[in-house]
Amino acid sequence: MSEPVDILLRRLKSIMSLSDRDQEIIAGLPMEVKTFADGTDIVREGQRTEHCFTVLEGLAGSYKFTGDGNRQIPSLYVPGDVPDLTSLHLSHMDTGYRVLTRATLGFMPHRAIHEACSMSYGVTGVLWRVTLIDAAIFREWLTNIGQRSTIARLAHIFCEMYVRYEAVGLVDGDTYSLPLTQQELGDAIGTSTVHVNRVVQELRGRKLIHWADGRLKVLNMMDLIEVGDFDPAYLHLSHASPKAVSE
Amino acid sequence: MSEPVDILLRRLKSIMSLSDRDQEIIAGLPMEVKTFADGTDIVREGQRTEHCFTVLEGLAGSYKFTGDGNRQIPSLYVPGDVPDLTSLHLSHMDTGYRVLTRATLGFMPHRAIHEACSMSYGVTGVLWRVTLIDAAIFREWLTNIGQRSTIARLAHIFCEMYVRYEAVGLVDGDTYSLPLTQQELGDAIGTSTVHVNRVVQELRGRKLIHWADGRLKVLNMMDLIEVGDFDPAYLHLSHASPKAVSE
DNA sequence: CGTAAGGTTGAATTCGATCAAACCAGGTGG
DNA sequence: CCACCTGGTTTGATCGAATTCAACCTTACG
Repeated sequence: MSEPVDILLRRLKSIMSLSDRDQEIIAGLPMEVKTFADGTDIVREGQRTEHCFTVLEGLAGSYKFTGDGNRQIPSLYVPGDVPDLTSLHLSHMDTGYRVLTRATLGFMPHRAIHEACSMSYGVTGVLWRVTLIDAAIFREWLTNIGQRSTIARLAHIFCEMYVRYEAVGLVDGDTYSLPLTQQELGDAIGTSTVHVNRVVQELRGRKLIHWADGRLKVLNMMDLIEVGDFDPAYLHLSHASPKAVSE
Repeated sequence: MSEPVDILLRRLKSIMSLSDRDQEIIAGLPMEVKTFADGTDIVREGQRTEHCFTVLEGLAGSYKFTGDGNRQIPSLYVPGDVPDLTSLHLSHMDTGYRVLTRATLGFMPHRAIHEACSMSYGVTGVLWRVTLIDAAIFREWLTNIGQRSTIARLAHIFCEMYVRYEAVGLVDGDTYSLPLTQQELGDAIGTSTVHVNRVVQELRGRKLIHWADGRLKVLNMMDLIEVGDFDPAYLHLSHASPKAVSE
């Protein structure tokens, strides 16, 4: 019997062991489930909000625009993630959130989450930890964009998404869902669409990945990790992920 | 009568109003004060730690190395900041921390911080908020590095440091301490040292800044903000900072 | 003094952005 | 059923920005 909250619990358990009581508290959070069309804005920059949402199905992302209209996508969110947990303690959003596919989200009122936190320091801990892992991913992306070549950036992000999907059980035969346009991918790694296209072709040419119809298949994990200079430590999964980690 | 913990309190109050009781709890945290020579490593990547530290004097930074030896400095920390608060909930560090000048730091045991948090959800809230603001700064830097021109990146970081120093009362006559080498600055904004040098000269040539002897003076804040596409909202200061914000 | 660290400058080269256009598949409507 | 449109991908040519490499300068310091 699968409840919407299950995917969230699966994610939380992937980063920390939870007591039965804490799991019950979290499972008891009221959650309103809604489905959105591809490209719908969930929260806009500058907005205030009374809920946090978790991704149940599909892919979401945050975004920021610069003064001259460029867009950065600082992060992507897979099922089980809680993108705007930050709104729990920061009054206005410094970034917007939107779904990058048709997606189903679960909304939980701030009030209920605060109550759950004050009932258990363990619940506080795991949610805090979620936000800290988000920050760790930002640091890694900063390093990725700031220091690595474009091909390494791409390989790195493909590895990361693999491990994150795997942590919630959504990798099937080395394949996972990656329904991004090359434009969006470019906005995520700080390069132009045209250049993304060429470098993706390079990765395909080297037989490292197969990417079509919004699904990415890793053909050679060892080499992809090597090219992407990838080490999953920054994802802070409690049990290191099987495939990607074994060296 | 000035205690070491005062600067921390000043910082916390700049982002959230604190009840008297919460201030007392924080002021009561045991803090061991130590001074370090320029360039000392405080925590290394992969390490575990039993303390968090706050910067009392000087400048600290985090750093990550890529496989081929490039360094990224994902963040800088001014007095009042608590760089490794993340260690409270993540077992190993995914980044190193080092002081970039001679610096004085205050170390607080995790145990004591956890105790303070479980005594008051307000204390939990403000510390959590500190980590969320760190994350917000990462997002902004990501946007900065990913989307803005080099001159904008530099102007942006100069603005940010101004506002952050000002929030803890350390700006004096539009001047603040910025004892970075151009190399370090390059590692922070993802460009080469040589290019940093040329772009700094461009900013000097435009009479926007004066930077010498480790101190940066803003000569024309309006234009610097304009060039840097800077908006301090992401710093989430509770009372918007006077100078930088007035448009 | 001599050395080291940081800053500055020039020239050559490479990488990636930009511009422009073609291509391709799926969906729509006449 | 075909023509058209749209969103996304692919390709080529050109241009500019930033890296690299190397040298030189200044200052602080033992």
